[in-house]
Amino acid sequence: MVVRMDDACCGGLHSDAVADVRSGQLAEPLVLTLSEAFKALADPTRIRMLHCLLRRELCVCDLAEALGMTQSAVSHQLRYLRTLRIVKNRRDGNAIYYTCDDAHIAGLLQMGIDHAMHAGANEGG
Amino acid sequence: MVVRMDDACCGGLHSDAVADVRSGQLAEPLVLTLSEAFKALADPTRIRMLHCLLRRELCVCDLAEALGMTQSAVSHQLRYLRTLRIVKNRRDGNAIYYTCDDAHIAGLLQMGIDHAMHAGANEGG
DNA sequence: CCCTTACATGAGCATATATTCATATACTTT
DNA sequence: AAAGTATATGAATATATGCTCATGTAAGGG
Repeated sequence: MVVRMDDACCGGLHSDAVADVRSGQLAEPLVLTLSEAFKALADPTRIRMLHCLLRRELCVCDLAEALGMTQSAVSHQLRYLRTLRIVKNRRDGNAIYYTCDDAHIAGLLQMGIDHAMHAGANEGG
Repeated sequence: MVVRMDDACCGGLHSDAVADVRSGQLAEPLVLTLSEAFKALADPTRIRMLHCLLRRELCVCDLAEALGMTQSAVSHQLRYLRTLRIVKNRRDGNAIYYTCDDAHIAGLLQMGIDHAMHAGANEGG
């Protein structure tokens, strides 16, 4: 394999460091999958929605009311989460109930919450 | 406190569900902190950068070369991560070395990687 | 002091994102 | 079938984001 060091800065001094880091790189598809997952959690609205839907099943309008959002906004975000298979829905009459039983997302969110709660305390500066 | 149910849909049938979910809501500042943290991981470039900087210390140009990016793009993202105190830097001559020793970010990223590796296997649907 | 190297940063641009508004669809009731 | 309720969705809009290009700043060498 060819490792280009044409435009190497540092006079190419650290080519070993670059090679080392390069060998440990994450595969591109993995990186994309990862960023996609984190992106789902990278918005206040979606965090609130998921936190609710992890707690219990809710129909769209109840979710909208609980969050003080319009039905349309909630529905658009639900479509987003549905596309990523993060939430599921079931129909009952003309209401549609959503849930989130995605263990991965739940784990990441919970870990984030735990971290955020502790943060600020050990911000040594 | 007043719980509005003016524009309650479902004829206000699920007001208990709404109240329940409302009582368990995350505090706004926490939600914002959370989304900020996840946002840092919600971009392929930053994931790659952080993965490198968790592995070892790198100067800007080496990071740029390892990732096949311009120095400017890397520098902009480093500023972003620096502002969030996710990465640290130290100067040595006219090179500036960056590292990421943020345990929270490292934890989230690792958890995401683990999950992403297993995913696809149990995609029953 | 001038030049080079390494990094930072502001402006501009193209794209992505989150919401709103209007409207379409699916189901229920009469 | 017609009307009502709950949800979905397309278009439009405002803002955010990530990159490039040009330039500014800090440290080192002659």
